[in-house]
Amino acid sequence: MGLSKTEIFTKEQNHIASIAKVIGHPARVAILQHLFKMDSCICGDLVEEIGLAQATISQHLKELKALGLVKGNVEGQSVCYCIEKSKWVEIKKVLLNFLDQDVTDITKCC
Amino acid sequence: MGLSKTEIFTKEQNHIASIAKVIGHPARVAILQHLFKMDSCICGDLVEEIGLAQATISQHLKELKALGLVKGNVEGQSVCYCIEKSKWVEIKKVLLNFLDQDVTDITKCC
DNA sequence: TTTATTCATTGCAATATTGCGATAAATGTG
DNA sequence: CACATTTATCGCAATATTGCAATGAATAAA
Repeated sequence: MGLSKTEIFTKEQNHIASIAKVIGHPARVAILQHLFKMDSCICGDLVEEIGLAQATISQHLKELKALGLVKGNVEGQSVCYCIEKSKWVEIKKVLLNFLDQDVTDITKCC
Repeated sequence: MGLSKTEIFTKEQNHIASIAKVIGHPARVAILQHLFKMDSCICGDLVEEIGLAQATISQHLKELKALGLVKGNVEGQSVCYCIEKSKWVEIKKVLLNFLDQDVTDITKCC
């Protein structure tokens, strides 16, 4: 149906998935990498750097902002974006916790 | 257009995104968690455990297999699935490397 | 005030994803 | 062999995502 049945999963499963989903697009990965590299930058820089239309970059920034990962401050006629560090630490913790699972008893594996 | 312009991104960016995308669905998170918990299990268990139709679970397993994260061995009339440990370590490394970025100069942030 | 610049939003088209019923394929059982 | 069980695949419908041109809103500059 194209509709995730979020209600049948745990809050944790949905949380992990929603974080991964946002990172699951190369444009958003590129935006995050650029913001880290620059420590901060304006939207126009991202449009030039990444090579997608301004409307498209704005859309991706909106999703990053929705997750709280990125914040934007109006600076004159441009907008300065940067990583919301506390949120980054938080989502890092969630993903690390998920990734740190281990196959304990390999003999039971086929 | 609904089509990711993968060609304008680096191989690394596409790689990170493709991994995150697969994890970006609660059903696949649930499948991975269950496989870790059980060390191995058969598909029928997953259908019962997760509560989606068999065809749907099979579809999600296919994506996990496409990434190489999960392998399945035929065992009689059922199939035994488990985590491909080496691949898990590999994707963990890729994601950790991405997640370990840090905002260095917070004063430049707005 | 008029004009230019920058970013957000809207509306659209194209494609992708999710989910499932039906069915096929493979194996085990009687 | 016929039949049951288990999983994969196909085909479909519904929804989501991606991308962009056009337009709007806000500010700066002339």
